[in-house]
Amino acid sequence: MLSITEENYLKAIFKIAERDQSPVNTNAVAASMQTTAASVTDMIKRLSEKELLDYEKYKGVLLTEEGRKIATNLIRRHRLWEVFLTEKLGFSWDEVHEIAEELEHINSDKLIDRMDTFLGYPRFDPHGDPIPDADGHWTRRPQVLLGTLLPGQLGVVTGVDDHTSAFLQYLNQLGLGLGENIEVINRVLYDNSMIIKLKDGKSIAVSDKVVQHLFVKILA
Amino acid sequence: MLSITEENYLKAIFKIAERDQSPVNTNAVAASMQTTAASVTDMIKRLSEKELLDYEKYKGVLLTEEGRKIATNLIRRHRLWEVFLTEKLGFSWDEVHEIAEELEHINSDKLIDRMDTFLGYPRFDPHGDPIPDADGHWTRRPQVLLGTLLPGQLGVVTGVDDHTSAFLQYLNQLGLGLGENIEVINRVLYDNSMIIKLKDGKSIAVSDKVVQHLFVKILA
DNA sequence: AACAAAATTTAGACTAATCTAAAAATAAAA
DNA sequence: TTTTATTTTTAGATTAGTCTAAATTTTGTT
Repeated sequence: MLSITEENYLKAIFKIAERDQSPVNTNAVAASMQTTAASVTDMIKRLSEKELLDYEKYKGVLLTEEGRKIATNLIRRHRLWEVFLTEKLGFSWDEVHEIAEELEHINSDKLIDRMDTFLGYPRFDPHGDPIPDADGHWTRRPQVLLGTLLPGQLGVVTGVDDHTSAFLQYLNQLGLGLGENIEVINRVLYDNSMIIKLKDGKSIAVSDKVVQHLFVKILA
Repeated sequence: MLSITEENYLKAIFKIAERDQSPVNTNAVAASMQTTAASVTDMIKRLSEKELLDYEKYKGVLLTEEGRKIATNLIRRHRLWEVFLTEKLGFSWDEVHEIAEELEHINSDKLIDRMDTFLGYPRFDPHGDPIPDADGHWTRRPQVLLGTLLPGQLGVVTGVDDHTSAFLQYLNQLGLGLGENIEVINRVLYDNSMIIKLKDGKSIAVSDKVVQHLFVKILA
């Protein structure tokens, strides 16, 4: 049985390993967990002791098969809860992260598998992130950053690369939710922003920062 | 912000005060929390410090208004989650307690109020226990132990006084779920058991222990 | 290769929650 | 009303998770 803190470390290490290189270094974990390198070293030792991490002094850590399994399950729980909160309880995508962060630690596979069934086996969460199935398998789909599209190209919004509520709320304002169809009109050289047309026919300008954090699937 | 442990102490003290006398003594809390009297004294001091308990050395504890509010809210959360688990996820009444015991500590009033709405504002949980509303008000209803009924009387099962899964599973076997209509045929003097008729016409014998732990509403 | 900078680990201390064992206070009984 | 039994509290230790500061190792740069 793992503590909530131990679970959070595994999840953090999993996400860093996915994003950056592997092995994962101590400082990266410290930054992600908002704690000190000394605390991370302590915890890494404890988790290695439990054979959830492969650890060699000064060399960083790798998740073991078991560690990866636990981290994957945590992500599954987190994202299924997010679907529940939005689909069933009417929360918006910028409100669900914190609550799911608590709910993911409720320890019952039966609960989460029934939730999966109840929700109709969703393969993506409200931010477009994939939800691993009960066996830990991920659904992949093609998507690129909006910033890579050229004028004239059509796309549909499939995800975000920044999960802060500030960004999500801003997207709400712009009318850029998941599934929104867009067409790139042109790129403004001055500030690297982009002019895109939404399905309601309106054209809007989106900043460079936004186009670097919004995923779309290219339609044409 | 309270720890899960602190919340559990408040809930335990609330339940003991409701069941037994008040002020609540240290040993009663220790037994209910499955810990030692020494640990209870420590925690009582901490909770008094936070003005959630009124405490006088050697004299036991009372909940303050704020303490009672928190305990009531925890019970509300617990029971609403139990309704969710049975009604929406298909759990049976003997499986939900442990999971709800974890879920009740998820700290979001918005979550629980939306859950209340989603479930249609249920006033009783799957065991027949009342669910306080958002303002902390309880629904009362008349019910007595099955053991108090006399031959010929009709009743409907409304609750249990023993929440162990062993008891609940046994009731499942007997066909004695909430809402079940029964008629008392007679009382067996030999072992104090009771013969009752169910709505399917079958008569069954229920032990003294069962009739002392099952609540019914008298119909006639 | 030598030195400086960065990253990591160790050492030692702190808090929350727990425990056992002993002391103190209260309640019950002779 | 003493004595005994029970309940409660204190004292001191333990564990998980954290911290700061110092020591060590690795990496990067002349």
